Amino acid sequence: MLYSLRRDAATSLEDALERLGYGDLSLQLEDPPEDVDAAVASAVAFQIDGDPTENAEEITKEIDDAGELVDTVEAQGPYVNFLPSQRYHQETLEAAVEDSYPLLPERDEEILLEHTSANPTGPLHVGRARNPIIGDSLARVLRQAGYTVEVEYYVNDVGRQVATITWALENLDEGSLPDVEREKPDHDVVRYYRRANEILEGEHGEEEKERAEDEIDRLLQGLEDGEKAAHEAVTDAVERCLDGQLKSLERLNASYDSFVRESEFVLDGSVDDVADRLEEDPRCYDEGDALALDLSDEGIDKELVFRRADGTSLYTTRDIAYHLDKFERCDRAVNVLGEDHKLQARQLDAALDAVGEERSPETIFYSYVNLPDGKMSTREGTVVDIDDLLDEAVERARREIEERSGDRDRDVDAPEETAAAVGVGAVRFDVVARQPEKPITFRWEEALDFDGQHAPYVQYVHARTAGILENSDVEPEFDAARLTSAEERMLLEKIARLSYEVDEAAEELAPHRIASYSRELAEAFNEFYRERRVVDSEVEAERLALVEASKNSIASALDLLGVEAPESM
RNA sequence: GGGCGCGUAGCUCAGUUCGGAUAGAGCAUCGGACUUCUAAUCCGAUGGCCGGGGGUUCAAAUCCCCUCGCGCCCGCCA
Repeated sequence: MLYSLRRDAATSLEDALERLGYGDLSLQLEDPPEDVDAAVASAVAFQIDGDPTENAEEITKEIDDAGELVDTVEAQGPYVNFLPSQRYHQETLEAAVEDSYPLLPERDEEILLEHTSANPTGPLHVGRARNPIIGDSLARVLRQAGYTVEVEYYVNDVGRQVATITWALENLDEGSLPDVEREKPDHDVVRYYRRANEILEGEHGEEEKERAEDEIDRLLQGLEDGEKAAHEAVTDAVERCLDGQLKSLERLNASYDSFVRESEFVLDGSVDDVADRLEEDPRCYDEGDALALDLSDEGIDKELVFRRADGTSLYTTRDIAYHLDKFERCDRAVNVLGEDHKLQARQLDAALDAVGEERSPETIFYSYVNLPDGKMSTREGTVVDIDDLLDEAVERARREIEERSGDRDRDVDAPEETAAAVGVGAVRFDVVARQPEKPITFRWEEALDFDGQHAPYVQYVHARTAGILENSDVEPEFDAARLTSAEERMLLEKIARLSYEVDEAAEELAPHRIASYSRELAEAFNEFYRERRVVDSEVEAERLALVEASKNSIASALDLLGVEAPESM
C-alpha cells in the first residue's frame, strides 16, 4: 500500500510544484524517521531559494488532493510530510490477506536471469553458494515485481576443465581413488578430477603427466572439430556432475527454467560467426597468430583475445555468442557473477557493442566466501561442501526443535520438514541478507547461529501467527479503525511497506532489502504480540484480521527469500 | 605497478545508487518481564571522531581529491 501512497504523493507533489513554477525540481521522497508519523516525506523545499521551512509551508498549501490514502499533508520544519489516512490502514489490512499480496502491476518486460552456472568439476561448495542464493531470491523478487522472468543455467561443457574430467573418468581406475565421501554423482566425479590434477602437476611421474596431457589435448581437438564421440563422452561426464549439483541446489530451494550448453554455440557455428564479425572491427589486430581486439578506447587496457593461434575459440568469444542469443530471447539480461569476472564482463559489453548489440547484461557481482585460513578450491580439496553445510544446519535445527518443544507441552507438527525448513532457511537467509559485494569469511558458528534476528526469528513469528489463528474460533473482522494502539499501527505500517520494498528490491536488483524488511516486520509483530493479547480480548476479531494479514505478509517475504514458513516450530 | 571493490559499536551487519530530520539492528555485556495466544520473545542500559586527512555544500557515513589496510582481476584458462 505504501507503493500506492508514494505514487499518489509523487503525483500531487509534482502538480503542486508545477503550479508554483518549480516543475524541474526532483521530488526527493524519503522515509521519515520513526518518531514522525508520516508515511512519506519530501525534502524538496531545500532545493528552493529562501527559508526551507517557509518553502515547505508554501508547497504544502498548494497540494489540494493527495488521494484517499493520504490523510493530511503537513509541513514539519523543512519537510513536506504525507500522513496516512484511515483508508490506508484499512486497505492494507484487506489487501494483505490476499494470496496475491504484495500485488504490483504487471510489467511488459522479459528478464533473462542467469545464475549459478557452476563448473561441472565437483560438488558445489560454500564459496560459490552466494550465487544460487542471490540469484534465486532475485528471480523471486523480480517475478513478484511483475516482470516475466526466465532463469537460466549456463552449462560449461567446453574447455580444458571438462576435458580433464572426461579423460579422468575414462582412464582412471576407480580402485585407486579415495572412497567417495557421499553417494552423489558430483562427489564421485570430483575424486577423478582431483587425481587428474595431481597427475597433470607431475605428482605421479613425468610419463603419466605427458600421457595425460597428450590425451586431453586430443580430446579437446576432437571437441573443437565437432567429433560426435568426443562430445558424447564429455556430455556424459558433465551431466553426471550437473545431476549431483542440481540435487544440492534443489535442497537450497533454487530452481531453473532452462539449461543452455556452451557447446551449442560452438556446434551451430555462432561462435565462428562472432569471431568473423569481430575480425571486421578496425580495432582488431594480430596478436602473434591469434586475433585480438584492442579495447583501450573503452578504457579497457587488457586486449580481448577472441581466437587462438590454432583457430579454436575462447570462453569470452563463446560468451559473446551466448549473450547475442540471450538478447534475442529477452528485453533485459541479468547475470549473477563472482567478482573475478569483472574485467571479462566489461570486455563482453564492449565486444557486444562491436558486433552491433547495444544492450549489455546487468550484472550482480559478489565477493567469494572464504574460510578463516584462506580461499576455497575444488581442485585442492580445501572446501566446505554445500551438502555438508546443509546437513549440519538441518541437524542443528532438529536438535533445537527437540530441545525447545520439550520445554512446553506443544508438539511441532512435522519435525523433519520443519528442521529442513529452519536449517536450510538459516543458511539462505544468512547469505542473502548481506550485500553481495561485501566479503564473507565462513565460520560454522556464525552460519548456524539460530539466535538473533535471522531466518528462524522470522519463521518463528510465522509459526506464532499460525498458532494464534488456531486458538481462536472467532471470525476475523477487517476493521483498521479499531486497531489504533502504537503496536498495531506500527505493525500495519510495516505490512503496508511490502509492495514498496519488493518494487525497490527489483529496481535495485537488491534482494537483501527483503531480508532486512522481513526482520523488521517480524520485530513489529513480536512487539504487538507482547503488548496486545489477541485471543479473548475485546477486539479479538479485529486483531485476528491483523494476525492473518501479518501471517500472509511474513510468508510472502520469506517466500521471496526462498525460505519456507513453518506452521509450527 | 595499474584497474575494480570493500573498510560503520568489542563482533556480524543495515544505511552509501539518488547528500537531508538525533547514524540503526543483531550478537556479546549488564538489568528487568513467563500460573499468560509458542520466552527461538519482549522492555531497558552500556557501547560510534562511519579507516585517516583535505575539499564541495545550508546540510556529508553518502559526492570529489589524497592516503592507509584488506580482497579480486590484469592467461591464446573457464
